[in-house]
Amino acid sequence: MSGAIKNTSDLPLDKILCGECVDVMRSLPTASVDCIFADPPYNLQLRGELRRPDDSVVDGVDDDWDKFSDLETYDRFTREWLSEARRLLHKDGTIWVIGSYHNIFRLGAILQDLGFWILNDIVWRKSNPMPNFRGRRFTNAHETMIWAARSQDSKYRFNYQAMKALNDDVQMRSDWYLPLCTGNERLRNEHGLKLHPTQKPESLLHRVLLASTAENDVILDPFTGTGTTAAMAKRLRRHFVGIERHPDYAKAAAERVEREEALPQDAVATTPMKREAPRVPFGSLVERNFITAGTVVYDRQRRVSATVTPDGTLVSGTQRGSIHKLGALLTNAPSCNGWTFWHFERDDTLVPLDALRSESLAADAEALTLASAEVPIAAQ
Amino acid sequence: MSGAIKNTSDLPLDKILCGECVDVMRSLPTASVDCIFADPPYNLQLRGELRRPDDSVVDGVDDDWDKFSDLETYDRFTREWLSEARRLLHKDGTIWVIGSYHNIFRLGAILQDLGFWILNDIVWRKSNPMPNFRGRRFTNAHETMIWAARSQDSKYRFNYQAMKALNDDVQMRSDWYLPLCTGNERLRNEHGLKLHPTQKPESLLHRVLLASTAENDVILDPFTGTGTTAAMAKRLRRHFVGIERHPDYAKAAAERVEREEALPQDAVATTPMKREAPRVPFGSLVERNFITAGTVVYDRQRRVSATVTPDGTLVSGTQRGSIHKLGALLTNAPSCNGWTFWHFERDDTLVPLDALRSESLAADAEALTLASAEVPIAAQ
DNA sequence: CTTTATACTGAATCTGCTT
DNA sequence: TAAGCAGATTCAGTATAAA
Repeated sequence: MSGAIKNTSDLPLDKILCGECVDVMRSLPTASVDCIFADPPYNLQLRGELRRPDDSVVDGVDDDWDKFSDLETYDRFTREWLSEARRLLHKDGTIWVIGSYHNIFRLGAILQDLGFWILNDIVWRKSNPMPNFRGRRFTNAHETMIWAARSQDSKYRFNYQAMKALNDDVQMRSDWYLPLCTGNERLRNEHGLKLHPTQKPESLLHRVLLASTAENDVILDPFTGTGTTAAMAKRLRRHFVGIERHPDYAKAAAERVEREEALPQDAVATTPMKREAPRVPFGSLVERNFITAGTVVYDRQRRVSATVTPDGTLVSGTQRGSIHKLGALLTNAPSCNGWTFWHFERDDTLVPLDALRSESLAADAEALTLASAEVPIAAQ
Repeated sequence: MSGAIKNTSDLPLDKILCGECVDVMRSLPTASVDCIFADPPYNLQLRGELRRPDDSVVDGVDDDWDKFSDLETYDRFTREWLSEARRLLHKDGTIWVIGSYHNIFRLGAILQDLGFWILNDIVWRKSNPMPNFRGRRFTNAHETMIWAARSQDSKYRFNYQAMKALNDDVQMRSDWYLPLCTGNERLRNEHGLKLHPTQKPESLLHRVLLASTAENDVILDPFTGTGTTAAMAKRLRRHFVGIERHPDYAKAAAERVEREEALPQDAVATTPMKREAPRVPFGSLVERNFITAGTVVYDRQRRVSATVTPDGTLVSGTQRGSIHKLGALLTNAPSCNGWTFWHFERDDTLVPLDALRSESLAADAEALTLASAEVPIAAQ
């Protein structure tokens, strides 16, 4: 990510490291990763059997004190790995954690306690959840992800345009409807049984990575499991660091990543963010004669007008300023995007200045293409 | 509720009590209510004013009651009222709390700490949420409710059949799709402005009470506001105890309850809900790998072509857009149905994208069938 | 009366670079 | 570090006005 100080050089990139999550994290350099996706143990309390984060079974003592102590154990474990996670994230990095009602409230509260800044909670609505077969509750048809920046002032990445494009050109909402991981996507053992109980669907990670990372970014997954995060990172031409304590899972994940193919570079490009497009000063359009000095420009309703001057400012009566400033001034607004506010006449219709900007960028791209087509000859 | 010892005789039934929530709760008898619905302050921590792209100002929640100096203060407040809530619930009672990502993790963790037993987290998906105006996050399109029993061994009430009937005879899921409270339902002051910034929709409380209470049950609402809980309790022939700190709100809520009519006793509310028709964004087919990024697509006559990108847009030369937009662009048409316009190669023939849409819907239906068929095995 | 255009609104932690 | 300023940014709905 631009500007931020990163420490990737010492990272073991694109590997699944086998070991205890916190131990391995302690061995990695500070401020070295762009994004973290974590699918920690859920502390599920099913069939009377209580499991600690280390998978050991808690004695079935059914009193309040024991439940309390178990929550404490889970909290301590959570605070440990989340503290390390925060150290590994660089200042503009973000983290995703996923959980169910069993553990997500512990995760969220501790994230906040540690200084993470929650950006969204995302609901993964399952298209094919397991029904509630005792009929004693609502069908538990979703899981929750928390997306948080390292701190309140992080300049985090959010690929807004890509998410909007992914959702038929309306803003992507906080509720995502995706199927469970089933069929061929599900890793199975030699008996055809699922290898891992909670393998996440590739579609989920695809969207997570597309939303919050850039090409070549480094994503850490402290609970790699079957390696969905790593595989999607490779597919989308990102880098990953995976940690998995169970050797069988670590092996399966590594083999899966091996099988995964990276998409061709030109296929991972998504709709660019406008902010990242090259900045075009309006004055340069006048210089390059995309619009002539003296042209009269109007707002869409032709309520106000102004004249273009050779240095790219607009003049209206005694008032003068940039396209943005004069627009704000004439409408008594605190601010104004002059590119979309001002229009000029072309073929009897009003065209926004923004069209000229697009045309100039297209012309530049065209020129670039022509130039690079010539490169092989020139370079040889 | 059957069997449980209740103490309703000393309760001030069907009244809105004006006073501080915890103070009033302390004056009520132990184990006296069947159900609690609580909509506490969210502690939103809004900073500056927010403007829409048209420069209008968003009327946010800037009331003093939503301001807490820090998380610790909010936690202390939460622990206080939840402790009283637990005392007031009889042993088989349940509680609902609603919140957003700002406070729901604090609420959930403290509920668990106090010994409540979480039954479900319910996602209220808003059909018409406020968009994200700066394009810096996902549209915050939901709020979360936690439904919890007083303790793990509570014999709580869940009206399974009523919920199933309400949902076209399939189990009610944990994600509910309901509109905001607007129009005539919204209480307004003499200037026509909203009386309360966070009035909840009646449909939400209707479902909550129908799911978890019986006729003549007593429901406590410690943060009554405009009295949606009380009004729905009266409509559904339940009893309520409301607590509200602000005299204006307490008065408005009491008047609202007065206007509300109880349904006739034999009117069993099982209004069938329409199920949502699944909309398939093209991007989701890329995510789910029904079609791969990098695939080249053509019109039927192969006159134009484009490449699929990971966010579901198509790229052709320097032009990029949704399947619909790019189809229109390349054919100079005002609009275009990209689903039928674009084709990809499969077995040497051109297949329209629409086929993939059908296939994804069929796959979802298939997975649904398999999932429910597998349940007995998974349950073992 | 019908249709179309315009205005308004909702629990929101809502910018980022340069000087 | 604070100020200045370029410029990016909205969906579903209801209510009212205009045609």
